[in-house]
Amino acid sequence: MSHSPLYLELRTRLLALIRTGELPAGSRLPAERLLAERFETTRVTLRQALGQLESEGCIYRSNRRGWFVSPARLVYEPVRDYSFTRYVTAQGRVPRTEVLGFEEMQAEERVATSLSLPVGAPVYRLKRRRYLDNRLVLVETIWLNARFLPGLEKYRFDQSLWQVFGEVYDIELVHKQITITPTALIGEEVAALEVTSGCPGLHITRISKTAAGETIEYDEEYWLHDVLTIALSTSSYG
Amino acid sequence: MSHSPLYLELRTRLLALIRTGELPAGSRLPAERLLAERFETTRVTLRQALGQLESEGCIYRSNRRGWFVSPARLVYEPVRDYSFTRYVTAQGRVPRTEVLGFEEMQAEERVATSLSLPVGAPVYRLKRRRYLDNRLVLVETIWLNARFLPGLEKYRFDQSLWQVFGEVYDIELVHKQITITPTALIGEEVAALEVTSGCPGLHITRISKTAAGETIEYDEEYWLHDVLTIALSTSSYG
DNA sequence: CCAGTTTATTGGTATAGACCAGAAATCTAA
DNA sequence: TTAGATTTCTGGTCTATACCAATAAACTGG
Repeated sequence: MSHSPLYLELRTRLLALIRTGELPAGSRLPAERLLAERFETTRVTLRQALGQLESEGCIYRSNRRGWFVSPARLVYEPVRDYSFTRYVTAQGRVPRTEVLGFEEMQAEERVATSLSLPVGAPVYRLKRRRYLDNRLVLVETIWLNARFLPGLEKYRFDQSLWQVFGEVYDIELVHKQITITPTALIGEEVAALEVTSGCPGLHITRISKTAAGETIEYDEEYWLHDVLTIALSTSSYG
Repeated sequence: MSHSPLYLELRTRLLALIRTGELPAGSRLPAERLLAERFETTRVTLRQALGQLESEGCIYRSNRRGWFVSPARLVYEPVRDYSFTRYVTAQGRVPRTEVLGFEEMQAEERVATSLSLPVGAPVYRLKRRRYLDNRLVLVETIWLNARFLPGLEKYRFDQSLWQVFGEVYDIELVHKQITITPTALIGEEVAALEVTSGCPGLHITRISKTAAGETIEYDEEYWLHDVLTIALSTSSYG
């Protein structure tokens, strides 16, 4: 029986502090140097334990401000949920949306393919960041087929897009193709989410179509990995 | 403009070796000490770069044997796919299943709840490991409502369970409730998957029912995170 | 030729210390 | 009182080194 490595012991002791409520959800952990001293180890080893808990989704870091205890995960049902604001509110949490940019442009290849358009076709691009209980958890880029949404720039984008589709354009999106890939956040997304490079994340893409099969929306989302649990409930008859 | 940290530069250089085909999918990376020397840095910093690529799912490690380039991700469609063997084969990959144990037992609380049974009801428990192109990628525990599957112990478990359900018991599972949670692998799962603790993973649970609403199966799967992309294609009218 | 033992190699864990850069708190002068 | 400068605190990055444990390769005796 080989004994457990020190950093896993530290992980267990830290987790105990969280489970007992000594460090409640959302609270800040003591400084790394303090913890290292208290546990009689070095910062390097302590950080290994912290990284472990981060990977598990128990704690997260806010850029140079410290480590925090992760709150309960949000349940996301991609098949059913279409409004971030709505399903966040329904779970007793507080959503917030920040618009980073909106512009009309020409579809590049990847976007064109996803929207079933020729390269260079007119599309809108909307970039947003979303907060959960004031924590930045998601950055998304949405490309829209401009042909179906004339004058879209007149509307507000800090609320549900799908609501605008329905109320203004009488468009209902009933078909979705979704992919979910666990990965690490790098580059642009790191900057937008204000996290450290390599932070574990989820890459979710969504293509949405009308009942007639017209592709309206292509969405790319990058989530912090500890925020979500994905739930699906399906029936298949074949 | 602040310059990029060294470990991210190393990450980029390593990634270049992979992208150019100098290190093809499945191949082993040079030893850490060699790479550290070649890049004129220390093992500590080099390992930071390797950890980065591991989080992204570009490379993986095999216990004390070295680092390897991750092959392309497997596409898993939980709504449609029911046989690991089948969807792996369909994607031109080679599946393998290893049975770790099968026994009849009494349902503990979590299992009982999931199977809509009283605590202590008779259930079967099946533990399996699954390989993708000879790489161990998944460990699963399946609990089954014994009442619907008398004499199940007589059958082979290294193939599709659902096939047995259909052919022997005339049971077709059409309703599924699935949850997907990105996390890190620890404890039991680490041992079963022969990885290092804290290795990023996916926790997938599935509850399957017949058309009549009888809950037959409760499944808990732990996947290595770099193996999968999850795909969903849904239509909702309402 | 083979099975068992030894050795070398590899990643895994851990220490000790240094400096940097961003964020927050404090201080200071208008 | 407040806007701006300064200091302090925090995590982020990096070096250099050491030893451990599992694996794989080499060796050795039957």
